[in-house]
Amino acid sequence: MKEEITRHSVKLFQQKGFSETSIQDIVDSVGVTKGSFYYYFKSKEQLLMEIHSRYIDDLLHRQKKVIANEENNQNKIAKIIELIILDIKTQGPNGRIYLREMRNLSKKNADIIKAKRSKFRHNIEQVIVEGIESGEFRKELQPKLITFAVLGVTNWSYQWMNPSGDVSVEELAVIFSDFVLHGIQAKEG
Amino acid sequence: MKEEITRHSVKLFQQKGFSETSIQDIVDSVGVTKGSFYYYFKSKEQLLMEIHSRYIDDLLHRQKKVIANEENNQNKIAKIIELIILDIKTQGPNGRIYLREMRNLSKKNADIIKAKRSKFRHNIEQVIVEGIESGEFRKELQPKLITFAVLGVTNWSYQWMNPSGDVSVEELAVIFSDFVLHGIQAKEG
Amino acid sequence: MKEEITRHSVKLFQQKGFSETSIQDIVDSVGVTKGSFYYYFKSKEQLLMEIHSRYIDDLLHRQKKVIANEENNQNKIAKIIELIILDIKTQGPNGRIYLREMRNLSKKNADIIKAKRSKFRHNIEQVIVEGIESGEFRKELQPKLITFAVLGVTNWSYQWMNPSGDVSVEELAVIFSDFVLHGIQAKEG
Amino acid sequence: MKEEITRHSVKLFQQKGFSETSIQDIVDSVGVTKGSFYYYFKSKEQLLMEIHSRYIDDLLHRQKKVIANEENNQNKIAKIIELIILDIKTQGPNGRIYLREMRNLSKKNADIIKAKRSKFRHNIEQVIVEGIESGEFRKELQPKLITFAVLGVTNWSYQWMNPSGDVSVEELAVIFSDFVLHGIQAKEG
DNA sequence: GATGAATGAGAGTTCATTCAT
DNA sequence: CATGAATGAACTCTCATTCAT
Repeated sequence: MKEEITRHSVKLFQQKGFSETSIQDIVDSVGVTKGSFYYYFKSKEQLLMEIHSRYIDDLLHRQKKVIANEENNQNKIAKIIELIILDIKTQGPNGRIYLREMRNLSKKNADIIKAKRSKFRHNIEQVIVEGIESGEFRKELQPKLITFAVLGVTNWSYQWMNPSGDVSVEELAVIFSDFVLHGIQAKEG
Repeated sequence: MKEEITRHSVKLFQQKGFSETSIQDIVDSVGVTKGSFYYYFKSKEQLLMEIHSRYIDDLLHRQKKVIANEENNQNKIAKIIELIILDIKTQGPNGRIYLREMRNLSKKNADIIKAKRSKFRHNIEQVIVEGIESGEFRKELQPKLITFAVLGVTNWSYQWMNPSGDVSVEELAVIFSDFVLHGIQAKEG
Repeated sequence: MKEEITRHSVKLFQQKGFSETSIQDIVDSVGVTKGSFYYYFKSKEQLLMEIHSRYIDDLLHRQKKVIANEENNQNKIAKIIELIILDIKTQGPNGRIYLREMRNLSKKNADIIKAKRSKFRHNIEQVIVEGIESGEFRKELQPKLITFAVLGVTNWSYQWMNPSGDVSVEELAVIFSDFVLHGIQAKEG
Repeated sequence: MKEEITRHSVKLFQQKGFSETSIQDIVDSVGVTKGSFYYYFKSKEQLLMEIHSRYIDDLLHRQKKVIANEENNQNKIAKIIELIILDIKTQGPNGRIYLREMRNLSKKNADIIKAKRSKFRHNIEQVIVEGIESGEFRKELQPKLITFAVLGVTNWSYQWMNPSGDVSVEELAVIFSDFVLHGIQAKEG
């Protein structure tokens, strides 16, 4: 039931926004009563926090695996981009909430999520640092800013990308990896 | 007075979000009463619509000038990126509202804004198309998707960029132009 | 278990008030679940009724003994005052609920308790009547009103008296008996 | 209107209790809507606080005058008792709320009211101290405890006294003054 | 005996909006 | 132009109570 409520909430938050979705909307959608909602969740914010936590925890976990498994830094970057882009199809609504609705977390909860987001960002930054050291990427790059550029490319996709449109997530991942790698690779030969 | 109300609203919407900001918050901030607000604005949504309209109209106007004045497509791209990034300093709050708060427009108004946003996007796409034709940019690029990538890089900056931090908007514009152009330029020689 | 629930309830009702204490508060305090509560009590009101009933039944029982055992009416008054005041130490919370939370009984139950309270009051009144007849107390006293005065002195003590403060309940009982008896005794010879 | 709301609230709080009276009850009684209530009061607690404040401020003010105007301490005591008892007729509901509903004030507000209540009590205590010194009252009395006894007599009257019953407030004031003064006066001659 | 999930009514509060003055 | 009183709908959340297991 908790799962059920969460599922419907994610869908509604994504469509209408967190503040614009009422508890009534949620329970009507699930087909239960308000009392039930508050049996499972202490507050509306707690529900939002759970959505955020799950999402970023899962992302961090998979990012870790990718970084551990890929051999060179170019591939690591490509795989991280792929990770985020392929998720649009399976995790789209979750991702959109994750990217838009942090304002509605309490300071305490927001801090927890922010720390994890930073971790995710620093992991990418680290790959770029190592890619520069290994000669894969251009020496003059500023890893921190490039990381923000990469995240801009991937995260913004959650705003416009339609996985059932004429470009598939798989194709998009390749195209964006290509764009990013051209942007940062050192000249060959 | 209308200007005054708009100014305070922009600041508040950016800090707390549109739904989370009450008319009371706005009029308290300005130092007038609710009656006054409704003398100048038909509704809260109309205020939001005006903020959106102004912002995108101004952006389109300046984009047009840039495209007209720059000679080659590389410079056009660089100048458009600069346009968006430099704005973070002067138009940050407006920009953030523009990027986040479209959900709260009525369908009718949202459609108007969406059309203008598309125009802005198509103008960039057109530059890329022409850059490919002129040989400046790589033949295999998909202009539409590259446009989304570029907008991702610039728009996402409104989320994290602090114009009074250790990287200035001017530096960031150069760094991001460089990144994007490396990503799309045809191999020389 | 029923005893256990009642004990914890009395403590909570006294601290926060009947309406302000939820069934959840009670069962959390006891360490059981709501289902259990409703196994032992038909309703929250029934619990309150039992607390009231026990308290006044016990009081009436002990008042009866005191009146039967004491020889003169002065001693009867003194012993009744002692009875109520000493209880602050052992029955404080029960007493406070008894004095404050009658509003939350249904009419039917309230009537039952009111009848018993009246009985308690009339018993005191009767002692005063007999004391006047015997010449112990002043002729001009109005027994009914004096009874209310005595009850005011004793009952109000439940509001402010701290049995572990610098006056003990034993001392207070003596002081208040003295005050009351001076107030009603006939001038001696 | 604020006055109107307060008046109806006092009546309802007295009848049903603060927690048991809903904002809906209040506005239905006045004939306005909930919005109006919150136009005049920040919260339900603020309304309660205003009722408490007014009541104790008025009481303190009048107590001060009585103490200043009466010549001997016996009269001061008698007049203070009269003050409280006569109020049952005109201020009954206010008084009952004052005596019963302090639990529902926030700690901050409760502290303010408690301080004023203590002032009222200390003023009586002071009269007793001076009466002992002047020889009017018995030497062995403990002023603090006697004060509580006197307040018990008067305050408890708010619970049972019916000003339109067969004893008038004026008569009761005389009877209770007489009872109290007999209780504390030094033996004459 | 005891649990835990579920209910439904109602609580206090907020808020965009209206309108007579 | 501007105010301030008033509305009514909706909001988040609480709670006594029920009942299948």
